[in-house]
Amino acid sequence: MEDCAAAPPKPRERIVSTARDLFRKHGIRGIGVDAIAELAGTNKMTLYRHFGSKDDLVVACLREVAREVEAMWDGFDAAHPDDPLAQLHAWVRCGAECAGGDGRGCDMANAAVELAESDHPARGFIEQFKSAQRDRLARLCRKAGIAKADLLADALSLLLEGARVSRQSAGVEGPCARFIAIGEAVIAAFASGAKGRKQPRYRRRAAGPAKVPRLAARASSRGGAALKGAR
Amino acid sequence: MEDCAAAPPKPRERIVSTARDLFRKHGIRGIGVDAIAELAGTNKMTLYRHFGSKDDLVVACLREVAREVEAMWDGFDAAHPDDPLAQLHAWVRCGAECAGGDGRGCDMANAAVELAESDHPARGFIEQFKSAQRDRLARLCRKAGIAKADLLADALSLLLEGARVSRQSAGVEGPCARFIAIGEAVIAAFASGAKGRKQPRYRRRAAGPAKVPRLAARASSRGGAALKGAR
DNA sequence: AAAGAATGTTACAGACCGGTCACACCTGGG
DNA sequence: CCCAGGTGTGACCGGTCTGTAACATTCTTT
Repeated sequence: MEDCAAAPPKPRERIVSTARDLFRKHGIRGIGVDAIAELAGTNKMTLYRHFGSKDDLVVACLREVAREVEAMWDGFDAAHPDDPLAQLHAWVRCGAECAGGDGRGCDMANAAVELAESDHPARGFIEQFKSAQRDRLARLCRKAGIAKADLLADALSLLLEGARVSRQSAGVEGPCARFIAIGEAVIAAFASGAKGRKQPRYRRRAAGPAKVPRLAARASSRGGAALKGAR
Repeated sequence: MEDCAAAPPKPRERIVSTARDLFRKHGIRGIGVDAIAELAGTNKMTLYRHFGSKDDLVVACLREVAREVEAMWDGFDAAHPDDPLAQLHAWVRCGAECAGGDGRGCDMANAAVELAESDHPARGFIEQFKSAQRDRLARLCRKAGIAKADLLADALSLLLEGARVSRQSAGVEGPCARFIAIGEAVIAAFASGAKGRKQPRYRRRAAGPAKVPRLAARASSRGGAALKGAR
């Protein structure tokens, strides 16, 4: 009924696929296993034969989300090999899509918010996933030659997480609408303080500690227009 | 039992106070009205006499949250009259406290995430509140003489929202731990592009469009050490 | 003290939830 | 053919949830 042309014969995949969709639409606590099983074209019993509990199903869904995100990272690397800054900008664009999209933000973060009980089996997995995301982003920043790579990675992490939840709390026209402009401006601000790419133009006040990077001026790929073009 | 020395005689206030606490701890869908009434030292019946439904209670709680946040803004204004930049830094510090704290982030955003149904009565109120927050922040940035005030307001909004949800998804040691450093660095990056406060030092390249602000260099109050001290 | 409003108490309705049981069905491989 | 494992079906259990009804009690106000 809901999917013509014969669903793939494996019920397990249909269940997690449907569950991901419904969890996303209605929230984990907002949908029952019965509805999930029915919309997956199967029934509650087989669901419980594959997943011992609803919580197990939840972590199975999150595990698949993590797999997809990992594939997305690999896509960045494949699309811009040996160009970490381009990968960073691709990350920003991808984050903007994620912050827009259906407007339900990040499944991981949503689950963390919804499953407030600190002993929920999903919480550990979420925390570890988010930590890995941050590390991967920091590694990319470091490869891009950015001085304060860890700080930039944290900043971008917060911006993306914020954009995805702000999409839900403040709406599409809220601050999340300017995510790309903001992200690229921040990248440019940090990038201009890196080990001098291209010519350094001039050296004011004979260096000194020179801890404070200048903003923008020119980043390698399209980051230069960050603050100028926005708004 | 739970609160010795005579609770204030009004049950209504006790109910919303208890409800706010329990909603925060367990999530809106994670706690029942019966438990709320009992912990408020009253019973479900009087709860339903004051609030026609659980949803009504939810928006009443959020309304009180909004009142408190409004008072916090007034506090910034009272503590630093006619010093918008200092108010901005106070906002950052306050945001860091909020992102830390009990680790449950923003009640409004949590409610928006949890109440996925788009027709929930709380959603409109949340969106309007978040919009007002953004506007107030933008007004402050504008008063501080920042050029791209709206963009900075959006950036800070995303950072705070992100810090509060990242606290829940990535943990205390995650990116939210560097919220102050990041926020002040971003403020400094935007502030240095403002209408020259103090002496402009020197004028490079005879102005021009001068659309790209320099980072930090010196912001009025303690913003200068933003990127230097971090990490 | 009396009237009236607010509150407490108990029980209940109706719905939904997660999870299980027993049993029938199908399908594919020896 | 038959057997085994995965699947479908419907009923069911115990629990919790929101929300209500009826009645008793306390507090406030006049």
